[in-house]
Amino acid sequence: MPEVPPPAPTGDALLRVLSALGNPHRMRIVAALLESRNYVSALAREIGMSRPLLHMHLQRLEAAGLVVGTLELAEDGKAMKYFDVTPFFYELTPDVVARAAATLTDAERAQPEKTEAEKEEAK
Amino acid sequence: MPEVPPPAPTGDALLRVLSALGNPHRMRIVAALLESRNYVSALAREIGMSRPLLHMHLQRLEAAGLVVGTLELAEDGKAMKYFDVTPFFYELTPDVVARAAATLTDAERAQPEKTEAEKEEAK
DNA sequence: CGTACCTGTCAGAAAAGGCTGACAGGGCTC
DNA sequence: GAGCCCTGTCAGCCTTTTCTGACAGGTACG
Repeated sequence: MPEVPPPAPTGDALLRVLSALGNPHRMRIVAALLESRNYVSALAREIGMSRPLLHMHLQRLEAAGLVVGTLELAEDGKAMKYFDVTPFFYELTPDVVARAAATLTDAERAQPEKTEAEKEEAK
Repeated sequence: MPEVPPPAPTGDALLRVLSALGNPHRMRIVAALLESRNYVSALAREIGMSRPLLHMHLQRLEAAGLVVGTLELAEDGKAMKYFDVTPFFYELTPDVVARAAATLTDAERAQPEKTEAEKEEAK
């Protein structure tokens, strides 16, 4: 069997990824999380961003499947949400874009496509 | 010598590419142009979009270096701007994103970085 | 000269994204 | 209980992006 079948993301999925990554703050967040996983409050302090704002950005990244957050209990009982970068891989070429564009849901809102997180949860 | 050295786009360049492609209309425009090069007015009719709007989207795509427009004179003397998709190729992985994030210009506007088109023009 | 097609640009409306401050809940330690 | 740290959410503001309608210029044809 082939090791790596050519990835062909759906239009909506690719759109989520590109618009999520097409933002300087979110690029930096991915960079910071790649260096070391972290929880929301600490990360907010590290990169000098308000916590609600960071929360929003993380939501967007998670909806695109680029990071995953897991709620972990520390020894002292505090509930902390740690985020990790997923080992994502997308090839960006005219062909991939065209292929994806062909499968674009007309209006994102028309078919509230499940996010990666929701797909997991539904198992 | 290696055939393909690992591409490492600057933060600003990658940001332009991702935010340009992170839009359903622009994905469709790339798809349409890949199938057949076209000029602005005809393309606008083809994909059912107002001409000024399409003009704006094409500008964004060209600034990201994903398409190129060339002004060509038809036999009847009409000046028509034909657009072609460039054979772009970007790998999207956590590492590439992190590498790019490290070279992000703090504020895009602070250093009015030259667009791909302007670099060409400056030769 | 009027019409038809091409190009570009501009002001202003509409929609989407980004951002803040405040609130609410939880568990721990002193 | 008060204080501290963690989590999340909300209304509202501000900025950016998206989009329209109207205007400008150009060449060619009848």
